[in-house]
Amino acid sequence: MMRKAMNRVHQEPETERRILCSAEKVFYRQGYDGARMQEIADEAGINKALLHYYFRSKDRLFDAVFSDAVLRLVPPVFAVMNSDSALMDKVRGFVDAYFSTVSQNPFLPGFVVHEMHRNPSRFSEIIKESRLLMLEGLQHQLDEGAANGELIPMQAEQFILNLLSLCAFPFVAAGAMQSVSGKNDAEYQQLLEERRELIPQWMSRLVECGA
Amino acid sequence: MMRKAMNRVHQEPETERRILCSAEKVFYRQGYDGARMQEIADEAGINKALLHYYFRSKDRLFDAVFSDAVLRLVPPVFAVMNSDSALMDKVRGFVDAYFSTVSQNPFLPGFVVHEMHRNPSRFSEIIKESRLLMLEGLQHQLDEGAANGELIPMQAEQFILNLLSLCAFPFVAAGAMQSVSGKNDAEYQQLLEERRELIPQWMSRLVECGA
DNA sequence: GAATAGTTTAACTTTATAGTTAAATAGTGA
DNA sequence: TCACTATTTAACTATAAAGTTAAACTATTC
Repeated sequence: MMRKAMNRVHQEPETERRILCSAEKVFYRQGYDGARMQEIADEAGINKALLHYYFRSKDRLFDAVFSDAVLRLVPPVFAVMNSDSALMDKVRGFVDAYFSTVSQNPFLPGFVVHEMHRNPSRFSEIIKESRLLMLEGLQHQLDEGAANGELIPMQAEQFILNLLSLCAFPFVAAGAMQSVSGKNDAEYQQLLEERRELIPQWMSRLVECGA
Repeated sequence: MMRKAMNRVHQEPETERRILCSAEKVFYRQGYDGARMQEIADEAGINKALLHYYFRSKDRLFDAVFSDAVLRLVPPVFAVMNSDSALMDKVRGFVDAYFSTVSQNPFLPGFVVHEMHRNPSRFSEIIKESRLLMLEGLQHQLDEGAANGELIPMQAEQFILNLLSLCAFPFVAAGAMQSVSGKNDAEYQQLLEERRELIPQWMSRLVECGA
């Protein structure tokens, strides 16, 4: 019992964390199907036996990584969207939160998108409650703004879709987009960084009447 | 020699096309790593032996499917963008061309994005010439509009990135976005269809000063 | 009716990968 | 010192998938 508590033995105290980081790297880049347990072990500087000693199977290891990914991506974003800020403050908060997370983990959005495609049911439960709250609040703000003549009428779903598209797609499709834009890695990253400031401006032009 | 010419024998005259369609279905949904040759054979109603008789290996079959995918997606889009239309006519043309192709093949964008992520060099050659042409022309129109005071200043790369994001992301991330939006398949498709009209309006709000 | 291209069948080889096992080693705390 | 946990090693099994092969069958064409 008590597989591994604070009384740590031998060297390598946080091997589990090392494994998770390595698994993350490999799964993020190659996806579940493309990832190899051996590669994860190599990346962590350990052997397969120890990998299975900590995580019984590829599936369990993947689940751990995927949950981490979703929890890293979703809550900060929902926290902002479910706050009672003004619409454009929410947008700025969202973009900031999103870029802070994703700039550190540029493959995270593509990973989540691809794995959700393989198994769409994956995180619907995780976000079910937050979702309704967010959409209702958002729709209310949009309707109110439209009634005032300050905003053009828009469905909350389309608003969110636009915001997420502008933020996430350039990361998700970085491979393809670098080809299209003809930029090298550094130049493309620069392009992305500029969007952190630009997207909020664009979103306000999208919906505000007098902007 | 002359592996298979117009003098066709037996039934099944366009078996090769049937195989390509089946391979497309499977590769689009599951990606290279997730696809199984047996599944492709089953989908085509044939056996593995015949699959290898037509396409020597999984790689060759995949290459055929990927090339088809890129050629289906890219040229109509570049044709519009390289025309000498006004900026907003280009946008409308692009969105029309894109949605016409992609509504028939909703998994196409995700497939291309994911496979470009695995091997980014893949189609850079295919589009190299068209790309420069497109970006130059676009930047010229944007600069001209900005000089007139009709448009806000914007880099052509950001403009393209925005247009592609708004068009492609809702398809690429359909699995995740249905969770976020809480829509079922039909409702989500409806949401997508509405964007065909909305995106050109949004793009003009994005860049036009008096809009 | 013989030659040929397309197709099937089913068994086969090869390879890659997940996962297992057992034995040895080494530090830790009781 | 003993029991315990973490770790390594290396060989192992099991399985799934890619790819091969040979033999037979089937229309079609010449």
